[in-house]
Amino acid sequence: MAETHTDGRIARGNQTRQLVLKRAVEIASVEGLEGLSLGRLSTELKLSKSGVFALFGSKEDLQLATVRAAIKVYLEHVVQPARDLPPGLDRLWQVCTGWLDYSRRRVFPGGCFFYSVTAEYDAREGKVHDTLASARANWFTFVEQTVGEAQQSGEVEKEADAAQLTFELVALMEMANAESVLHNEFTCYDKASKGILNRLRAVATDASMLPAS
Amino acid sequence: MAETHTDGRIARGNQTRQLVLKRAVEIASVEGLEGLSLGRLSTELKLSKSGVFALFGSKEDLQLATVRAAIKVYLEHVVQPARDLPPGLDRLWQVCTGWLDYSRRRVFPGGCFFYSVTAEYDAREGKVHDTLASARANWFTFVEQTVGEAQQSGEVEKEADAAQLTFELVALMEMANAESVLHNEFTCYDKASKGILNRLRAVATDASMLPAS
DNA sequence: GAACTGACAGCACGATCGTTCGTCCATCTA
DNA sequence: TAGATGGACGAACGATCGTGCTGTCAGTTC
Repeated sequence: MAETHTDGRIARGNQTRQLVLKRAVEIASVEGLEGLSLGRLSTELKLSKSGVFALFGSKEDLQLATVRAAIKVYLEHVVQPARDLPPGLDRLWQVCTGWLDYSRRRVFPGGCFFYSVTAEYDAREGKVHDTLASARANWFTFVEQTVGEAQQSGEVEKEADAAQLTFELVALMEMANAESVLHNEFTCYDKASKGILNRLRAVATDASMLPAS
Repeated sequence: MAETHTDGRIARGNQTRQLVLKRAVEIASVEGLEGLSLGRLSTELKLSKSGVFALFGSKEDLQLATVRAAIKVYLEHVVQPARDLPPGLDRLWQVCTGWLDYSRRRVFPGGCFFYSVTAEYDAREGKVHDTLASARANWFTFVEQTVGEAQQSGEVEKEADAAQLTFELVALMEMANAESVLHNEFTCYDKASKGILNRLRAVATDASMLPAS
């Protein structure tokens, strides 16, 4: 199992795999995972269709790999910045603003990758649906955990309903993403953060910890 | 322009058109407007592919007709029940609960048609995107108007920010739809209506007009 | 240096896509 | 009754889809 010397061939394979996934993730955030096609990917990247195919084994595996690649980006841009802060209200606020930034800055050209792609597969069956469903469940768990930490730290009231709060916060974030991408407009992010602030102020033990306005 | 006698041929055409659209709307709510295919539709309905094609003129026109058909259903199931009530807080509450019911009862098998399909086309260009964008704008306008009426009737505080409230209410509704369809679970509708009630109570001049809890 | 392995290319497959065309038939108009 | 009209059909088109199979070439292991 221990890799003494790196295999140049496998390294090269991983490199092109990454290249393909980078483009795949961009396409999927705009056109969906069904919009991915081996032919299109290979043409754009000047690779052979069969080569790209062999890299993943099947179309479904390409889709699953694309989702995993998007998860990595998501963790890096949304989750990690929050983890860099100590547990508490600050971290919770960072989760929300971090997400809004991630959407607003179009880390994926079609807005939040998971908003697009989960809506595409929500009513279907199969591995892709299941992967997306559990990814979303993990995200919810993370947010709810962050709320729980803030309660334990005493910065959020212990009586607050963490699951309910999580539901409402995520609802506001996703709404901002949806409106912004659809209408190519950005004031909705202000609406979202205003709504989020109101919700947080309602449950914070010391509202002055939160930004004014 | 006045149609003295109905043309049996055209009537028959409209009938099959309606038949096709009924199925098209179901498919699209689950698999998206791209998931529609003339071959599939014609096979399932035991019609010829060219016949279905001729009925609409092009794939894009079929998609647009499908959207229009879904709008009709939406108006019937969501907007009209609210219009049956006099303007005011009751009507606003009916808009919210009516929408949640429409989603929960799966009027479209894939949950809210527009949630699925708008997410599919939000980052694209073309007539389909534009039609969906203006349909959504109309829906927002309707909700915001309903809020405005409730303010004029004095049942909602005049100081309340109607646009902001609309944004938050719709966010909660759509979140319930997304979670329910993805996880095949229905407690999220309770979370949504709880959140909506909280928001409405905050701006109602007489909170006792709203249902308890 | 021989044998092997993995990344890729080239080519062909069956299926399905949207679209076009020519035809048949029921219905309306003159 | 003759002619025009419009729905529906069957066959075929070029394009693209996902997926195989075969071969080439570079890097690894003996």
